[in-house]
Amino acid sequence: MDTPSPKTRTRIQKQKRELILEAALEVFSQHGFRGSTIDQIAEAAGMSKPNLLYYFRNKEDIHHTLIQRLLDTWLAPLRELDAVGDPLTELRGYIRRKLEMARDFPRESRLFANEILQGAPRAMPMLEDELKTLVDEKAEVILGWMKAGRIARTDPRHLIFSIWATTQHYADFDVQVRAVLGPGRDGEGRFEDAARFLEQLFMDGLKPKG
Amino acid sequence: MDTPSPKTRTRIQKQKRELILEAALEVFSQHGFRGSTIDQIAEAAGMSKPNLLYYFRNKEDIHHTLIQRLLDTWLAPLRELDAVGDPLTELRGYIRRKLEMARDFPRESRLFANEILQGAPRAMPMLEDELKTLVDEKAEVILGWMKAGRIARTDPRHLIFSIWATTQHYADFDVQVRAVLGPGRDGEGRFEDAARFLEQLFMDGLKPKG
DNA sequence: GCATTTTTTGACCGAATGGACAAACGTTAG
DNA sequence: CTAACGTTTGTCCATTCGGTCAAAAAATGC
Repeated sequence: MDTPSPKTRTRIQKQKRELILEAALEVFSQHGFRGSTIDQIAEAAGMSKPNLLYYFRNKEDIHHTLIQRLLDTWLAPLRELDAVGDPLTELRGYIRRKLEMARDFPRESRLFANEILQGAPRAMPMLEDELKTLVDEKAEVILGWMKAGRIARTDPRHLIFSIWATTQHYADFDVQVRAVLGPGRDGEGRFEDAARFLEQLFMDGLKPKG
Repeated sequence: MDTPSPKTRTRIQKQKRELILEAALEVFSQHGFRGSTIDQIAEAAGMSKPNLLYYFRNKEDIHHTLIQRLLDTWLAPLRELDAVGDPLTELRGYIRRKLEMARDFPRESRLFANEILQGAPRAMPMLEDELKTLVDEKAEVILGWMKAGRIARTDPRHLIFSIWATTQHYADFDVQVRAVLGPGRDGEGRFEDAARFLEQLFMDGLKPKG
């Protein structure tokens, strides 16, 4: 039989697909698309390669499904940015949520980073649709705050970039961060240091207090 | 004959090795280590695979040579950070130099990003030696400025991370940046926007002016 | 219990890939 | 011219990898 279409999927099929996606996330995020093999994913999922290929048409299908699923999770923190709330509180909250995601979902972060680094061969349409739309919308919100004089006037889109960059850095460049900071103060301690630093950076910058 | 050792290398050998490294930078930065083939590199260098393997022992040898060479270039902007200069001017200068590197050497940036993302399997020793040493030294300089009350008190190492993250983002996540910003205002214009934004962020943060 | 459908597996295939090698080619010094 | 050395290439090989297939095994419906 062919790979079951979404409509006809039984509970067992859904479970197995989840199992495979979880294994694939582990493998893809560590080795990238080209560096990962179906065998590796199958082994991580505790099944044979042909069995895995019974649930997904091919390697690309797995990757595509993963990326598509994760985009929603990934953009959730930005979606929560509320035009009605207090601007500085909203932005602080956004930064913290993004940093929490880098801490709690580093594999997802690396999966995306890998995909973008390679020129987003498989994710480009999503970037141009969902991502761009959301950023446009939220940039407008931020611009409104700026025009109202409630936060400093600057480029809203570059502000969003800088929040992405600084927070995801702790997931994507984890080994470098660890190499530089050394063994002490890992995990939760590092997270709190980063959170404190980023809050200060985005709120007040580096100029000394008058 | 064996691959010539560094001592016995003729000018022609040096030239060919440079040619290969340039081609390898192009290929590795686009597809990562595992995603690149010796044939691709050989073709980009305008020679046959066996000929390329006459100048480098194997694929790993090329990659390792590349990374080792590039680390110096990559760290140069931080090396220039001068303890004697004016703190805010020095940091502004560092940010601008890093941003210029992201603009002028995006392939180098992506090569490193790829390596770190995969857990730095080939670069780890360099991170723990040269990189850590330099960061430790410069963190001490920055800490001195903070203690003297010349810039705001915060974590110097996380400050360095945030400068790396925000500047390299424009090289590593270029396609995403482009997808979000759309076609208008590319190249030099984008660079100036980013430079202006980052200067403001790092100097003053987001709080509105009194 | 039996027939039908779904799931799993072992064996297999073709293409791609990293690398080896010996033979051919080019260059240069005597 | 020729011997020696450096360079280049065609050919070949073993392995890996993505993917197929038919048949076995397990589950499901009657």
